[in-house]
Amino acid sequence: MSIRSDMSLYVAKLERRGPLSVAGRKAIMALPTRTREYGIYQDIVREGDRPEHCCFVADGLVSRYKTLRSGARQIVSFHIAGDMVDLSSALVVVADHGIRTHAPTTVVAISHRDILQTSADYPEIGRALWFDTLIDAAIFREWTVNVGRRNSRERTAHLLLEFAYKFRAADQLVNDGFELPISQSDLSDALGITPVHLNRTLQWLRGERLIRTHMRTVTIENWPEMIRLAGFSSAYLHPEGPRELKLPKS
Amino acid sequence: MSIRSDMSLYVAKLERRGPLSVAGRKAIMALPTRTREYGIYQDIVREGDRPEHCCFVADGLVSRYKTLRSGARQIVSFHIAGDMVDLSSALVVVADHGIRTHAPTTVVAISHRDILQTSADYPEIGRALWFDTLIDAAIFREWTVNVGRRNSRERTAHLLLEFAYKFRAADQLVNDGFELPISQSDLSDALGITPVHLNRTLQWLRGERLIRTHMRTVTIENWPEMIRLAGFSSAYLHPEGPRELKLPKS
DNA sequence: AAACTTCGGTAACCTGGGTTACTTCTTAAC
DNA sequence: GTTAAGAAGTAACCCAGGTTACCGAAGTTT
Repeated sequence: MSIRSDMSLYVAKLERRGPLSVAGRKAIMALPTRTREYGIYQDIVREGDRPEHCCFVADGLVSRYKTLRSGARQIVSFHIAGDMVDLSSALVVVADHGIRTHAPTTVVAISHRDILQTSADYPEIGRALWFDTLIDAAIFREWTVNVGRRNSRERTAHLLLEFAYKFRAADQLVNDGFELPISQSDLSDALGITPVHLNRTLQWLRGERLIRTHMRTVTIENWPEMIRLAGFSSAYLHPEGPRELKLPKS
Repeated sequence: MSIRSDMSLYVAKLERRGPLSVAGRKAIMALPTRTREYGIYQDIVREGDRPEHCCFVADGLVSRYKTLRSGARQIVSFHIAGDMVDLSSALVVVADHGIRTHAPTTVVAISHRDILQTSADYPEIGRALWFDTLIDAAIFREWTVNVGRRNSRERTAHLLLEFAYKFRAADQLVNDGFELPISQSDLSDALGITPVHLNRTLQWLRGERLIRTHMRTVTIENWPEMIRLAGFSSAYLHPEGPRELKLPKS
């Protein structure tokens, strides 16, 4: 575990969404951070924990999940490099879900105290973090629709497109393909279906020439048809960024 | 449409969660508001709208929903009297979901400008609103689990318990019963099942003496067994309120 | 290099919930 | 009190997806 500031990736993300004041940018860069490395399938937060830090994913892939009495698991979100995770814990004391890695992952931890203090001192940063929370919520809503009202083909296509759009926004899409280091079993936990049926569904998507998979790279072969099948609209990812952040001076 | 301030219900809710400064309370009460009355099944916000106001439900019941290409609808949340709805639109310009009433409803509209300005001027209010957003997100996560991993009986029991706990927190539970003015067809849109199957499921819950229904009043007859069946834990509703809001002066 | 483990893939069978097409009950409208 | 309209309730049939139990490939542990 090293101590250094590595928030430039986050500042870059914020600036893609809108202008940031010089003081605001400095304040983010000045946040004390601790960088941690995790292996695959390691818990960053466990249900019931009282975390003292938010975490920023600098590299790798993590999911948030809930476990049922029966042992069944539902993954409720995935986060790729550049995502701020667990802002929830800044104000909510007890974690109602776990967070774990699906690949070797680098996490930058920022203490809640500093997050809250900086948000209070720089309203534009408070709003930026609030916006992140709102996007999270919008994605949760879309996932509820996904598992509630779409069949397994539509549902799987929708999740793969969500990944494709997120990777594209992060400039990580090469030739319509992206690295997805997630086992079918884990993907099925996100889709609310069984691994067996996800396998059938992927076979079908491949057979229809909608996607290709090689090792753990997924390639979208037929965008229009995938989008049509999934009923996908990127609107819920709100790539346009927040409402103008500047307010008239009070 | 009348013009008056009616935020005392919201202030009361915030104060149930933790202390508010005198200035903060005054600032909320001073927010300019417009009160509107809606009938049943009226849209407050439509998908694609660019609302200029957040709305606070002073009385009645509303849902947020998304509609698929096929016409299928998924309700993603319900909000009862005392809930602040559509904080999302304070920063997210284009609504990615609709909001409509399920009963005659009184809504207090507050402009985004005022919400953002007051949040910037009073960090404690900014944090309170952010906390509301985080609770929303926690409920969305639980709903994803509900439709993703629970069968129709567990799922229905879970939603009814969520209502019971929300009504209890609002002191609206009488003899374990609460008014739920939602048709089976609408409930099924929230549960991701068909109205026919919801009807079967409700029959079963009644037959097992877990619930009673009369007119549109639902009564929980057997709390322990309902909680066991649903695998319900109220933790995700975070009744304990946010982390201590006061920060050391910077 | 044998033993294990994890993962993708398959086949046979089964069931929870969907579908369609009714009936009955309430309430409201006139 | 007749008609209409929405809501709850029902029955018969059907299928998407679950279940169980297996195989083979690739990696890794000793």
